[in-house]
Amino acid sequence: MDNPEHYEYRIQINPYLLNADLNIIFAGAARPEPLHKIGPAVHPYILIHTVESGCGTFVWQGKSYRLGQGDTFVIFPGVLFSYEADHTEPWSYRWVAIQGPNALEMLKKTGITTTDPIVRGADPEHLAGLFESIERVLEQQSGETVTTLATDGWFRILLAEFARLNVHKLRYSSAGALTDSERAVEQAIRWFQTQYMLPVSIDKLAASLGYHRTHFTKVFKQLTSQSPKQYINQVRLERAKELLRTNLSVEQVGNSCGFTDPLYFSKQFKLWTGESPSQFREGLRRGADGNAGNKKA
DNA sequence: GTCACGTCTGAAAATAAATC
DNA sequence: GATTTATTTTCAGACGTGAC
Repeated sequence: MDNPEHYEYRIQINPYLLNADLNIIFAGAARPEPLHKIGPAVHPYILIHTVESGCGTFVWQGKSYRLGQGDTFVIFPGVLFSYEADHTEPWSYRWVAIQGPNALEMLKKTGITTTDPIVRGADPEHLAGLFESIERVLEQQSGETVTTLATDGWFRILLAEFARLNVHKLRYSSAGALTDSERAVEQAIRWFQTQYMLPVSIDKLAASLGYHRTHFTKVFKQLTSQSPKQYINQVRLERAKELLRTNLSVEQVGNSCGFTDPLYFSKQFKLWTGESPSQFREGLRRGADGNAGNKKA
């Protein structure tokens, strides 16, 4: 597709627009002539540009941004903008337009907002590859499902790259960010949920996360309403209930859940469930037999 | 973050019940 | 009777919690 005042210009339109949370409307690339200007104007969609080479100026909410290779600027719907190619070294850029109820929120998560619509310092070749992948999918027109899934996938990788470049902003700007000690508790919970079969010392775990045992226990209980020991016991016993449905012996189930002593396992199981492991298993069998009997009847 | 103290955990030994 | 599995009791050390 030709476009005046451009050395090169191409655009791929998405023929399968859905009412999805996020829609890719079109994607393309251009190499305008020196001093080529768009705007002042507004768009009804979100338009993301990444500069592949050269430089230019983006004017947004009264502020002027000088942008070069690897920089990205984002135009939000309904907000006045303009941008202009440099007079000696005009830029070339790629773009993708999106819309949908989730689009703004997704951009915000990557650190792109109406007050900060710039991402700097990307590898231009890498980003160009992602834009090109979106273009190629749109060009192939392989049906609604393939096009939607593929463009969505490539676009999310693009967003991940923006988020990586904005990691310094995200680290300090998130209102709901976790404190260091809360993050330590989250790490401990993940450890409990995946390593429950291993012996655990709360003292060592707290030390490995950089906290004293008593302080760590306090924070853990504030967040989970359970002590670390109670929490891991709950994880272990829930896992034990699942394993008791198999043919493993009570001792094997206990070992698989982090109880090195089958006798202690039995005691704990009864404390939490009101039944010994064998009684619990017997209850499961009776239930299964009852169901089988009902099916026969 | 530390201390003191009461509580809980888990290993060991003894015992009981079930199965062959 | 031998073996396997589950339960109970005991106690040292680890843990949880309130006060500081």
